[in-house]
Amino acid sequence: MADVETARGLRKTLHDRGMRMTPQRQLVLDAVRSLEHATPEQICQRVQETAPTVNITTIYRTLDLLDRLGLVRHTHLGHGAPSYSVEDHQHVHLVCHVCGSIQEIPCELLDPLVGTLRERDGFELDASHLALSGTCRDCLKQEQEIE
Amino acid sequence: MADVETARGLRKTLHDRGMRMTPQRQLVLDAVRSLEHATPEQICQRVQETAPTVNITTIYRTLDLLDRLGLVRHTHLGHGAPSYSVEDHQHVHLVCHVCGSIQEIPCELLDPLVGTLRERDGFELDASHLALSGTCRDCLKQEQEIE
DNA sequence: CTATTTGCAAAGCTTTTGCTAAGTT
DNA sequence: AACTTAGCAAAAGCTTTGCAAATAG
Repeated sequence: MADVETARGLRKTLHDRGMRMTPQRQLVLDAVRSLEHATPEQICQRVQETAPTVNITTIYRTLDLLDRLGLVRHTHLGHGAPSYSVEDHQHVHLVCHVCGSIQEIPCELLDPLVGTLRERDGFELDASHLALSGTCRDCLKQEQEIE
Repeated sequence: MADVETARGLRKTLHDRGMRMTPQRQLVLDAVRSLEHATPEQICQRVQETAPTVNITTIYRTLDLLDRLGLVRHTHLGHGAPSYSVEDHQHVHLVCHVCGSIQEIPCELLDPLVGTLRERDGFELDASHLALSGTCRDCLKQEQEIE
């Protein structure tokens, strides 16, 4: 895995691919790092606090780039805009498909699964940004009452 | 869990909530059942083969309803429109966040996790429509080559 | 000088909302 | 009559595209 954690590492990684490190890219990355689970819209607002002329198009392009480099991840929590966060923000989301509520659990709970997929499929599961869908405790209870 | 598998069961479930079974709802459900992993757009096209005047608004409203009843599930495979399928279409998707490729694995692999979440959080994980994000074998190999 | 990146405006696609008409109980 | 549902049109929300100007190597 290319070193991409440090500013210098990122610069080199980009350079190896014929790309450049720019102020905009640094600002977007900083914003994602500090916000945790932010939509492109929210990230744009944060970046514009420092550099008001940065366009949301650049936010989208940069998020896509950083995602492909593995520096950030996006998750679809329910419908609507996806939510971006940095790679090391460690937890898993339980999304209730009935009420839309979201709770977080430690991602260590997925360690067994990560191992299984690595051996079976050569697939490196990113357990740090998962949205798992199901029914939450409250909605299960309500279903029983209607029945 | 309310019986919702049969046409009669669905009718009753709806009735208990002050709702009705309609031809449109039946058609949408049939379409989702036969298509497997279809977008609202595709479902609409299928429904319109039988009933050309059904509006896509109705598709959206019905999918949302069926989702809340637990009859269908939606998954976000990458960006763009979500993909709907019936509850019993059993497999899990591994989505590569680098190249976007998708592979399927049997959902039994998640049984241990389902048990853990049920005990720990009272959360009933729906393991039949999951999209797990990570890096696929090919993209892992390519990363190593660039390095 | 060449290639990459940005900002801007416009277009594109998906989804939701407001409202009226139609259908059920 | 009261209430749910459907269709339609318009609006809203999110994302991408095309292109010229700016910037970096």
